[in-house]
Amino acid sequence: MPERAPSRGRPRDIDAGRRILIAARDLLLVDGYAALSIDEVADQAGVAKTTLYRRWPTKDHLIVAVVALMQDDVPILDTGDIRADLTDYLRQVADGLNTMRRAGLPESADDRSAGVVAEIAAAAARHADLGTLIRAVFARRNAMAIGLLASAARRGALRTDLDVAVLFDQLVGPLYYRILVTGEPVDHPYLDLIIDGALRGARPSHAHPA
Amino acid sequence: MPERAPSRGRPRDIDAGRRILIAARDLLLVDGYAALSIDEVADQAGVAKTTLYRRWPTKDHLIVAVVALMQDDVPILDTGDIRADLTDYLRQVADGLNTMRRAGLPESADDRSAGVVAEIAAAAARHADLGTLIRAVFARRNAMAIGLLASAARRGALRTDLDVAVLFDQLVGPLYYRILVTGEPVDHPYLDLIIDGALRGARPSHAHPA
Amino acid sequence: MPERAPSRGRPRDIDAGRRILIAARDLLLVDGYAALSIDEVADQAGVAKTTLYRRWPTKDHLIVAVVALMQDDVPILDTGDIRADLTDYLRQVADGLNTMRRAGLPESADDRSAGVVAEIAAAAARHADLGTLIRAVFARRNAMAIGLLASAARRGALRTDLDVAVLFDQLVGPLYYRILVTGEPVDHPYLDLIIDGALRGARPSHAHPA
Amino acid sequence: MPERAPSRGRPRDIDAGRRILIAARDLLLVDGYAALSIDEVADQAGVAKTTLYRRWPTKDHLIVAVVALMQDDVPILDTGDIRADLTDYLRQVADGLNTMRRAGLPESADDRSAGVVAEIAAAAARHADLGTLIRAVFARRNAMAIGLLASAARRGALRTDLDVAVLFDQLVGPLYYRILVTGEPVDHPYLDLIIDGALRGARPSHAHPA
DNA sequence: GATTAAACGAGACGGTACGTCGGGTCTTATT
DNA sequence: AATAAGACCCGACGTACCGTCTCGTTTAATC
Repeated sequence: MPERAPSRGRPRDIDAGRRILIAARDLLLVDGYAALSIDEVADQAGVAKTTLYRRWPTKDHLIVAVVALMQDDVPILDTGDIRADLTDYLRQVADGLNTMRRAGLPESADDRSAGVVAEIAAAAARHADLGTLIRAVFARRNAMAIGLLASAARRGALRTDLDVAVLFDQLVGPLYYRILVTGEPVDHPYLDLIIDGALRGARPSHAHPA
Repeated sequence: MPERAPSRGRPRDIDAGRRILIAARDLLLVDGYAALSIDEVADQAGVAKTTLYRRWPTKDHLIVAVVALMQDDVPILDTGDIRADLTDYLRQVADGLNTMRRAGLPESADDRSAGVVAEIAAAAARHADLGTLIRAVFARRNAMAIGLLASAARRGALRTDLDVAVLFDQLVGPLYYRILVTGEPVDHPYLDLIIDGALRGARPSHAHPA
Repeated sequence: MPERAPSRGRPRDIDAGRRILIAARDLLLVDGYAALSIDEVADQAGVAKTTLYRRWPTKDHLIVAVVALMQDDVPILDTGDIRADLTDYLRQVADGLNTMRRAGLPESADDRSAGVVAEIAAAAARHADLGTLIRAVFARRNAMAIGLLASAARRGALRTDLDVAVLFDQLVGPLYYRILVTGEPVDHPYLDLIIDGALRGARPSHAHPA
Repeated sequence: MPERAPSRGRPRDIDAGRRILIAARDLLLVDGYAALSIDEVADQAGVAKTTLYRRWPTKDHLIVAVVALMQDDVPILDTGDIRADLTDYLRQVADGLNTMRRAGLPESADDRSAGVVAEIAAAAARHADLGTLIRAVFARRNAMAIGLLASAARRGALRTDLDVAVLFDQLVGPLYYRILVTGEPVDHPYLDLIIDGALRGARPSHAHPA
């Protein structure tokens, strides 16, 4: 186990990091990516810029941290009803994406911009470490969803002739594709279609062998 | 229709635009997005910044133009063998994405960055007009691919109980998802898996009713 | 003669430089060296920071330019009365120094600080080019004063057994010494003492041979 | 008188102050003023910044302390030969100044920067207490030199019609002037000229009345 | 051929934000 | 109570790049 290094010097202000993240998230969601400046975040958080930079060496790092924070606490249930569980999961994913997509925009309902989502992707693309980091975040969350599929496959609720990882990509991929590329809406009806498409050929979800 | 104003004054240098695009593309592919500054592009193209801005009002516009240029001439064939045609199409898409993903990087084969792809998405997200523009480019190309699916469906080579647009999303979405989000490789084996997944349940592609 | 290079590109705004210098001088004399920030100067001058930095690459460079500006237009007269002329000259020098010494200070009459004078010296010490520059400014002005002494020497109004350059140092050196080192006042009585000391042994200034 | 509080707690590390001064001096003389940051000094001295600030409240205070340290032990002799004594004294002053002027510079013999000397003056100008302090140091040393002149005057080795304080300024002032302002060298020949200038009109130093 | 209108090269300009540096203060645990 | 360590606040610095502007110069089309 890792030996906890003896605390030397003044310890970091645990609250400062929290306040920074909150300020950044608020600015991001309210005013959008462009409006988010480091100085402003530091101001809002009541923190010196140096304190911020000590934790996140770059604006991109900060942004990604904010997003990672927003990915937490997404509970995934395995009720045995694979279709219901998937619907639930995809709705959570879509909600998160839609929230970020619309960050900083008024009420213009017809907007098709990828908004903050694209900026995050770009940020991760610019820094290798951020890529690894955010992929880890996603991997952790995805692992649970993939587990869902795997368990469904085990009980025969899915066709067994396919890789659950690929199946997962085909469930989630279209959402990102629409958000980031085509700009088409990602709403509940669309999610149902996606699930239909992915599960087709599967036996009925509630199939309990007699 | 817009009356073409009678040509007065010095005509635009037809070659300038071309040289700008080339310079931009080279910088983008060789040195990566970060190295591409407007001043640098103008320099490389041997052109004044004014000349550049007269054609593209924004750096983002220029970038998107470069990418649109790279999307040209993707022939799509309908041989009747839907699996083969899809494979062909997806490989072209994947090749384009992989090229952009690796722009500006040496030979570090293990790179998982989304590279330029993400920057394009971000650029499109920042300007509504660019979004529309690039979506039009994609739509045009996609229309052909969707036509492929539709004709296959008509001849019964696909299950008819699903929307070909959704099916298309499930074919292409995963590619973008991997490129932009998970960073996983998008290679030929993966494409085969995707196609398998999407076509499963379909009758054999060459199914000729006895 | 130097061929005037053909003007290419937008010419520099002659007024901008002037406004910057004025703003800098005002800030310097009113608020003192510490209060003078580049951002503030640019603001006051109604100019972008880049415009300022295009002219003076460093805060130190700007400050020195300000001082050089203040050294202009110091008329030196040669009336034939060497004592009177010297008095006049030294008073001008002393006035300039005393003004800079007191820059940014209220009315605390007992102040002995070298104030801005020392900061200038330090700035010149930090950058070789500034040293050369400011020495050139001083040399130009000093040349006139030394000319004064030389002409007096020629007409026999001074002892001829000494180097006028050294004599000059002994006139001016004490002023700087007091300002920069001992902090003692440099007022009119002191100037008279200095001149007395330097001219002692000389024949009466108005000595016109019969 | 201030009651010395009974010693409680850990006593001050007597060596720390010494190590700090040495580190500061070394940095100053070797790398120049710019390279001297408080953090660096503390590092080099193997001391925490708190320890340093407990002794000197400001970087400027530390610098001045370093210089004061270097001014120690300048013996002044009164041999009765005023010219010889003055020469000796001025050489010591000049040596000190030249050492500081060249601090942090390689072997570029043609350098005319005032170097650290100007920084000291600036430091003293920024803090009233430092001004007083350093003036006291100088005053103590100068008093001896002025005593030299006074005793020479008493024995009639100097003209009596002038203030020895002013005479002193005219001896020392030029050195500082050259160092801080004109950048000209302050070498032995120059010192001789200065002394000649100041003593001219005086009777020969060894003049023993017949 | 003179005029004219727009494109062009060059580079200054306004503006905004970034990330860095250094000074000096504070908070822990340790001595 | 001093120390080591290092986090913290603050303020300014100099840089980078964007997109605009202002010159003087060139290039056709028009008069």
